[in-house]
Amino acid sequence: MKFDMYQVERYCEKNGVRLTERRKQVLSELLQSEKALSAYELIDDCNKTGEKNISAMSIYRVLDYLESQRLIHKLNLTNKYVACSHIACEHGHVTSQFLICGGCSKVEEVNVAASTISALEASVRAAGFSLVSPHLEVKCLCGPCGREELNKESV
Amino acid sequence: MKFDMYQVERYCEKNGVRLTERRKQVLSELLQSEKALSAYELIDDCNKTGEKNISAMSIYRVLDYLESQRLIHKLNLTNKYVACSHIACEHGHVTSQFLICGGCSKVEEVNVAASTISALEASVRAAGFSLVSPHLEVKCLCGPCGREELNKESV
DNA sequence: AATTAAAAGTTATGTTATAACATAACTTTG
DNA sequence: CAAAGTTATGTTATAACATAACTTTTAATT
Repeated sequence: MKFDMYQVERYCEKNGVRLTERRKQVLSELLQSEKALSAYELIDDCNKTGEKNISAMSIYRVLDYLESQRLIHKLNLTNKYVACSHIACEHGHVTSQFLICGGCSKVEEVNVAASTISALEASVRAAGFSLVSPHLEVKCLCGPCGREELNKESV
Repeated sequence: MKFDMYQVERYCEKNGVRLTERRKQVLSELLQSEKALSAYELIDDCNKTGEKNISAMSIYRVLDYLESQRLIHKLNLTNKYVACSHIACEHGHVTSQFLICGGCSKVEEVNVAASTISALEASVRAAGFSLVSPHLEVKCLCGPCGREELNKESV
């Protein structure tokens, strides 16, 4: 787990993020998960641990809010959600590259070198576009899943 | 339009790509479109121009095939599809960066500098992952939509 | 013409996401 | 504290995106 809820709650207090019960519940599930979770996986998880069931609508609202506060990221490659790995870091949020394992959904969030970002930005400007939200996702295989793939092929 | 169907058909003949009527129909719609199209937009377009209606299932099958032959790309940011802008180019396919306008869905496909790609690859390896399919998508605003946005804010 | 494999048709269903409206809970202010 | 305002949540319905499973058609090969 990247951070525990205690750290996160302190961070939210300081930064005026209103963490209600529902929001805490969803964020906590994401923080505990090694892999990215879909909205409906989150529903199931919340309904297992919580007392009162949560609806799809509520999940999506909570996810929207958490994303607007930059506490989580939506991965468009897989339509899944992960807790930001930099919650409660002093430095601000930077452009991240998400390595998404196609096998097991494990996600690694790595920072991208400033020079790489500026190269990408330059190509955006050169095309007459302006950047809205820079975050990169690439489809990968993690170590274990990569080795499994090799075994399959060699059979 | 990037290429016309004549060029594409010659390319497919040479490369053993089986372009059936349905596949031609869908690819042709994508080639004619300035913007990315969703599967269901493609259904509507095909049903307007063609004689016989096409089902969602067929569209997805055709999209899968065209993607496997690297003739089109799926944009995960928006769940839409675009014709590859390099069909029929001599050089092989390279890593592309897709600039996706959040306003009007216009898409620009630009090549990424080799140095940028290797920087991104390096971070993948450093994390113990292996790359599966490198293609980058960034959410942008095109010129016109960007200016519109400015106007809104200044009101 | 018979065989067969690939493609397309068809129907049903699964998955992801949002709209629209009602209610609850908390906050301000008179 | 009551009334009004605001934010969050509950509830129901439906839109949008995608695939499974099975059947029929097409086209290529014997």
